[in-house]
Amino acid sequence: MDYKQLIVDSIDLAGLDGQSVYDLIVAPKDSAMGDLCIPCFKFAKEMRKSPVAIAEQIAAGAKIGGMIKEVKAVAGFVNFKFDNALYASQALENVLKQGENYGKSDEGKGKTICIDYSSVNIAKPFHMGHLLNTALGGAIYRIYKALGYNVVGINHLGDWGTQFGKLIVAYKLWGNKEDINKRGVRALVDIYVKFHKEEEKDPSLSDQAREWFKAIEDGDKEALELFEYFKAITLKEVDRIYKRLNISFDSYAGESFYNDKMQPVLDELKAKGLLVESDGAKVVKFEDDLMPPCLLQRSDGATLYATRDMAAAFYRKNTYDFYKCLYVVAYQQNLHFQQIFKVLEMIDCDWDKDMIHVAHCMVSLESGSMSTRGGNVVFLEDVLNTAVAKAKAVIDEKNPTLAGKEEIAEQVGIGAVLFGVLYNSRIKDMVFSFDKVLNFEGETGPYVQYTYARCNSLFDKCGEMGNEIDYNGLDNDSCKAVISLLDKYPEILRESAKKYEPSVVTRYAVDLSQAFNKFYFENKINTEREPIKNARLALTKAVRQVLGNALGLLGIATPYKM
RNA sequence: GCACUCAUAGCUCAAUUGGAUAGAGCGUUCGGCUACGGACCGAAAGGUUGGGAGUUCGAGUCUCUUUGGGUGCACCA
Repeated sequence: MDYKQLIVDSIDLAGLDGQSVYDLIVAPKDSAMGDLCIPCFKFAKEMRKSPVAIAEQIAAGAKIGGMIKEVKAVAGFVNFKFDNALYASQALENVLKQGENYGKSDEGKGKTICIDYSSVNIAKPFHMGHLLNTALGGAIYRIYKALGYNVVGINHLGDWGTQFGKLIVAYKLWGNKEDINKRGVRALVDIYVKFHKEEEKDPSLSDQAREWFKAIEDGDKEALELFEYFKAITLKEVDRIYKRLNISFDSYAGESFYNDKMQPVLDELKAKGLLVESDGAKVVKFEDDLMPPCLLQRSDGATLYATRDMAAAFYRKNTYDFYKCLYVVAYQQNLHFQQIFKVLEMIDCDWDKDMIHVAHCMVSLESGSMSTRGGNVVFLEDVLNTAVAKAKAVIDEKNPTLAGKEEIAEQVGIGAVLFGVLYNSRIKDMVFSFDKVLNFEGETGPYVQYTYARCNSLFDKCGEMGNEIDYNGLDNDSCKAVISLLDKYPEILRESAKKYEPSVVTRYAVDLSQAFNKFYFENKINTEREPIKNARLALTKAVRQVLGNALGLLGIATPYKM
């Protein structure tokens, strides 16, 4: 239902353009003022009148009736109040009719979005920083899918580079296969950290590492076997985590995948005269030295990170013909992506504007920034397990007879962690602490899950809702707050997608939960008056539906009870 | 040094993209289950939106400036 259009149709435009009025209509800051309003300030010049006078004129000429129950001019705003019962009936029936499709649309039909996210590094720990990245990417993936886009999730594996030479040297010196099979990446990290310590004392280790990496490049059998072994160990562990986080990918084409796809890019840059020599290396320079040059080939002929990303960009364009290509990567890489995108612009491809770096913050520890080399990391699995254990303890305390405790603890614990990293806007730096992750009260995942379970519990008590519904049973402020939030959900999804900000959905889930819990305390739902009870159950059902839809987009489970 | 970015209540963060009295949670103090789940709800206290100037009907939001933090700046990824 397009209520903005309804308002435009109900007023005397007095020469104003209908569309521009339409675009201005928003919900007032304070819902007590009304359901929608027109701020009249922008018309002041055109109409040569004060906003206050314009608002009064519009309000005086507005037709009242049907949905529009009251129109009032206040300080340059025209506030419209809806008929609560009618609004409730329309909004709730809309949610219930569409069910799990409520909020979805087909606006992305025929368009493909590539999302590069998670992009794990082989033989490195999966820590809180990766979790943020992975959760963001996964949520954006689902949000775009809900809007009808064809989405391609790409895990651009960090499976190439000199660090694998280092790892082989470390493995041959101190590696213990039994230990690695048992402890996985942790064991690899241990010897990797040790390598960097020993390297300071014995610089010849660096040369050995370079040689071993060269051996990988040259296809040496032993080197490749070890490299594949490290990769298998890492992927096995990471897959286990992805399963728990409800994450999947359509492509695992990582850095090594582009080994044979870089030369054509270099050739094209050369042909266009963009690739120039500088100190023996090949670079692309930017006009007016806007940025440092983009280094694409080392003086020894080897390719670099940027070369791979250029090759990947072309490959993705050719393979998927994307509408947009998103890179969910921390803001550390700002310069890198600015350079890549600028080079694409200089090369005259007409899709450089479709490349978007969805930059997010860094996650640090109270003991400083995370570093694999320095050994200052918290493994994500430890965080997840701790959160699940806490959830289990809370259930044992509050709901000891609950069936299926283990599974529910998993859902609640992981939900808390995911919700926590998706709650703030992605650009704000985060300091990880167990205290924050283990908080299950207030603006948290468990709070929203609890609200969801509370809805279920109401149906257990009241039975299913009947057919006779009196929407006048929803005619008070707390009901209205819930209904206007429910009505807003599709717009929330669009906003979240447009901003590449899952936190818009996360915060909405909290807002809706708060509004519902207030409603719950102020209205008796299980009343003897059936039509009133049915109206309140309809609202409960709609809230449960929308909370479930929203949490689903975030990758968070909705246990029936908890 | 240059570029990017952040700064809002004691703490963690919002603010419909320039709109009405800047809002939540945590923490603190007080109150609430014979009404359906207290992982909840209500109330109170808490603000010169880092400082200064400007743009205009109107600025937390835009511009300039200044301070403080983070990140990046050529053969790592």
